[in-house]
Amino acid sequence: MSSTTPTPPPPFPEDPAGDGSLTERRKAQTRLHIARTAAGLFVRHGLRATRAEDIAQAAGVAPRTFYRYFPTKEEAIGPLYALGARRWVDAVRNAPAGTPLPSVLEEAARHTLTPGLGVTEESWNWVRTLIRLAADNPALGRVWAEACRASEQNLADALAHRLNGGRPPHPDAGVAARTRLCFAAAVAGAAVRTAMESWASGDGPAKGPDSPAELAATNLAALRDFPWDGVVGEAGGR
Amino acid sequence: MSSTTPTPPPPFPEDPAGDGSLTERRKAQTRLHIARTAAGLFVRHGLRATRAEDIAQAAGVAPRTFYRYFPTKEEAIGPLYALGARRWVDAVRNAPAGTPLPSVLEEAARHTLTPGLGVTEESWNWVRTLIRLAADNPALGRVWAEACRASEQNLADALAHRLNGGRPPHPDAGVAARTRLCFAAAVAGAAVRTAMESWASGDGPAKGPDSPAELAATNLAALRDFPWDGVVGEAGGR
DNA sequence: GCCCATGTGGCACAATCTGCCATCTGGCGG
DNA sequence: CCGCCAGATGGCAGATTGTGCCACATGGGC
Repeated sequence: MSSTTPTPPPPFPEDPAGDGSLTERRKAQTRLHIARTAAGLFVRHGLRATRAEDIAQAAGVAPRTFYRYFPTKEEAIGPLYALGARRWVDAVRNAPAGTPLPSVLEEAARHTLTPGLGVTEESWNWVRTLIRLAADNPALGRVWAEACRASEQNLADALAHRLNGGRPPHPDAGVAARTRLCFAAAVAGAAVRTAMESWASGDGPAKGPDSPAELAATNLAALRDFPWDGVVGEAGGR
Repeated sequence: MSSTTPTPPPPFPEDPAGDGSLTERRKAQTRLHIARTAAGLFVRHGLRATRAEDIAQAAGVAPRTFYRYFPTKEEAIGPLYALGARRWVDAVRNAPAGTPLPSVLEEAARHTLTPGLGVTEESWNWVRTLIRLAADNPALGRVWAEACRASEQNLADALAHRLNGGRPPHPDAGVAARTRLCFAAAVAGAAVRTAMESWASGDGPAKGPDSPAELAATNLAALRDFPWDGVVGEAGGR
């Protein structure tokens, strides 16, 4: 558990001290520790030049253990991609009931994407670096895509939770209703995702009119007439 | 070039006889041939039990050649995922100018997703099988996600082409405008993607009210108030 | 304190990729 | 038609990746 390489500050210094037993938390910590280590190595030496064994050694675990946490070395940075998405979805899920959904989505996005609120301003440099890494490297791009996809699923659950009134999505609510729900989640997720990607591909600051938060808000504003409630209205199938 | 395994009809019998030189077309054919072979093996024996060498042998090429076409064995079915998406985007791009965008998107979706129009009805069984494969297997899921992502990019180009009047997207049109364009493409892409995924996850037929075409149309209908033109209206940046 | 469930390390080995060079083929100018 | 070249393919060696298996350590419950 020794970070022997202080040169680049580990991305996402926040420790989302997980829930669950002591052992569970240790595992989550190790997982995140490996992820940060891998990210640092990928950024400094490139993906190609970084072997799985290097990551394991730098993180202070055995190669065999590394492969117990991640199926491939590329996957190692997955948890970092998932962190931000998780924060946003949690903000959506925990927003006060009764608030109209568009407001919930926008406020959650602002809360999650504004530097200083939970994520250090400096960390945003790391966020940009990591997203660019995904944009430049096909293998890492797939990891990013997968993370976005997973968070869409989480968001779908959260939306169902809100719109349905606390119940997880009906197991058999009809194909049409499920489609509608997934589509709503995909649309909302795309608003934030494209905002992040666009911001990361440029050189603009994390604050100001071209910040991720503003871009996401603009995207969400374009959805002001989206029939979110249709998800529930159609529930029950055709 | 011998299909020695007639048991499962190769998915996507359509040959999108590519453009380009003779050599280019041969390569594209080989690529698709390997992809179909790989899909057949994955379906019959599972991903795990299928080695890259097996795919190469079944496709009639050397293992070394296989790896010249695909970086990993999972990627081998990527072209099949890309085929359908390409058809849809092409339909959008080639729709008659002047037609309102929502109509273009819906008609393109219906044209692409309705069995019998270009894709054999039986082929839809393969489509479902392949998408389920992606849903069940993380590694293949990433390939699917990547394919969707790539087609979003193509769709963004097509949209820019339509909305902008034949010009590829401005290289420096401002972050906000680029975000808006990518977001529009992501939203439209999500409509079709979630329709496909929902249909594939169920047991319903490829025709009827729960068909991919109808589901996609319903999704697109939910976007009837989406400000597609904002993409152009905002062009020029902040 | 004992014990079991579980995380971890180490080893061996199958499988995945990649660099390099030889060979073959299709397209082109002479 | 012939020779030539660019590029595709095949074969081989070897680094790297990924996994099964077993032994050890830890830590939570009795």
